[in-house]
Amino acid sequence: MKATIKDVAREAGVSVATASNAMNNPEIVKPQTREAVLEAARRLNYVPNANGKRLRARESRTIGLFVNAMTGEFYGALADSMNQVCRAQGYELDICIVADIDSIRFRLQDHSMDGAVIFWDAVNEEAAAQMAESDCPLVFLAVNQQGAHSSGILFQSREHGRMAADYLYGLGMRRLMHVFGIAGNYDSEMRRQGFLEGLEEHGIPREEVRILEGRFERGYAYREMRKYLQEGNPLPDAVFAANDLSAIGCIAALNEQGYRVPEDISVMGCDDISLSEYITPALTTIRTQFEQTGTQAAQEVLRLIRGEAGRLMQQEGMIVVRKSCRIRKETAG
Amino acid sequence: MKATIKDVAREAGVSVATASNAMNNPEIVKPQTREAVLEAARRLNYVPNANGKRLRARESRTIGLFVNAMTGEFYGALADSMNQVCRAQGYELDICIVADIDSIRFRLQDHSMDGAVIFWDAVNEEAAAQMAESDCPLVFLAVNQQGAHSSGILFQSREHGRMAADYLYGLGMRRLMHVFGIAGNYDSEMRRQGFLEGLEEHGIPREEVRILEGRFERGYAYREMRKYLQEGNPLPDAVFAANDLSAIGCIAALNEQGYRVPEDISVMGCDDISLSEYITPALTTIRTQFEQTGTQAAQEVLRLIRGEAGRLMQQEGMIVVRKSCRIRKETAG
DNA sequence: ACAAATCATTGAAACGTTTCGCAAAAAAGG
DNA sequence: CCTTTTTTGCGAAACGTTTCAATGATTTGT
Repeated sequence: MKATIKDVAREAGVSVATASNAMNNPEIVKPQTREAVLEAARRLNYVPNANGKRLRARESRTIGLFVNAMTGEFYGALADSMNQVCRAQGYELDICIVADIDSIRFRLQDHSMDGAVIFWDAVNEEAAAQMAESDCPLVFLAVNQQGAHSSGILFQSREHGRMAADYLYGLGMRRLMHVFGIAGNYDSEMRRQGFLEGLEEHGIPREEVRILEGRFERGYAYREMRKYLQEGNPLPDAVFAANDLSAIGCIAALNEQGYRVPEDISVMGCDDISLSEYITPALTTIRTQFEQTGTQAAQEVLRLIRGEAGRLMQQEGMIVVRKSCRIRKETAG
Repeated sequence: MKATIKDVAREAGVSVATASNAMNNPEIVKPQTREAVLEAARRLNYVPNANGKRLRARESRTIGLFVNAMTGEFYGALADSMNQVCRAQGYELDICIVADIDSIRFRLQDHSMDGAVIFWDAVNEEAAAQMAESDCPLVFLAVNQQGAHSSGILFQSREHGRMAADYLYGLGMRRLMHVFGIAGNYDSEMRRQGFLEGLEEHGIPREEVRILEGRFERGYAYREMRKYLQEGNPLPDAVFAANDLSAIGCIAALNEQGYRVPEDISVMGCDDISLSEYITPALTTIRTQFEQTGTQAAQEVLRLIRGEAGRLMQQEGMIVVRKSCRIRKETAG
């Protein structure tokens, strides 16, 4: 039915070995025969069987990306940017949406990929270290891991928290609130910690910073903020939310209770999802540069495949100033 | 280094054939020996080589998804929902972001997938028909194609346009505007056509419907609408935009020129991206039900793999009523 | 013109599986 | 206790490649 390399060889009147060489090691076969082989392949519509090829060659020229899901802006950007790098280097990108950690372990060992990038919620330092023992080159996103064949790329979440603290303090904010993400989540914890540390350096003790739960969700943050306001608690000068979605939830609650952003209170997010640009007021936030992360991760895994040693890397962020934060005259220096 | 089935067989004191059977055809091997094999496999951390397996078994239990890119809400939802169905049926989902149509053709023939869903801009009916000649089961999204091993799933874009026309007419709108998408794009053309047809059935001739270019982009629609208003053209009763993004652009331009939505003018979108719920006013739009499409597509490709015949399917839409359209008293029946 | 060196091609083995047909062993029937 | 049937396990072939070592053909050097 479907043409194999044998058929091509027969059609071109050469041995299988020569046919293979004509296609994969063009330089060692006489131009004339090579052309004959290629022509035969074309005529027969030959497409090499990927499984035979990978089995024998002991490499798949595929790199994997393991994620929990693809819904959400980050994932698409990550995948697209990784794909671009991989393609340019002659690799396929194989995106695996995976529900349990064991299937990651399994797939890493079944020889279907030469290396992988792992961005998976429940992969912590311990799990990562264990996975890294396989000889498959691995890049972990948001995990502190570094080994012979494994690298980690950390989002500077603590640093992001600090940036927010500095920025808001610089605008004259003194009574701060933080909308927390998810307990145990690395980025969550780091953002909070960095924010509190940054404020402490400006002389604001962490006990004075009000913490609300947000769970990274718009709705949850909205409800928590509404409850907070309805209970008659004091309005802070500014809010730093653990992500844009919860910042947007806060703004909705604030507006609903008659407060204006940024006139009465400033709100700052984190992530810079595309939505943030379009809401009113446009959200001031910290951009985590998704595409750049993908590019970096792909390049890193290719580097590991080349045999270079693993390392720990950082992914920088930057403040994107829009309309949701405004200087506070009374206190600003 | 890495354990193969031979090692497992030796460790368990059985032949390779038995080892294989113990794992894949448990019923034909004595419980006692089966347990021994499984135990040996566990001890050696055995993971079957996917390439050997697929080569011999002549199936990969993998289904492919070919797309132009993963950025954009639709793709994530599509991938996640497909993944869920595939997983439940014991298949892997292999997402391929692909830059040229020939690599689709290639991948379809290299035996790395048992079937595929194709949602790729430049795959038109002609290209689809050609691809369908391969014996790989194929489901095309937004392409009119049906064959022995191939199905098409059409978005009811014309129907969506009609729904918008009916809805807006029912609210009392008589002077309508349509913000067009991209010329040549199937959904674009169909939405416009359906919208105009629908209005005609209500006695509004298509010449009276003002058409603006929107290119599916927020910024482009914004500029076109601004220009339109600044030139002193009459304000329509309602706008139906080809997608939510351009609807949002229109609203921004309208607000900027001092018009209120929906008090002065109604605006309706199409797609129901998540953003639409959060802007003010929350956008009335037509939901195209991304997840459902993915589920349907995955089920269909599995159906084709089972050997059933291809067919043509429709993907329904529904109006999501929010705040951006309001009844118009003067004319409403 | 002959040996040496280079070039082009090839047969066969190997990659890790599954599966077919057969043999051995066990169970059942008389 | 012998035959028949059923159960269990095995050897070997096959899937489609790549690649190694070897062979034969051609060119080079003297």
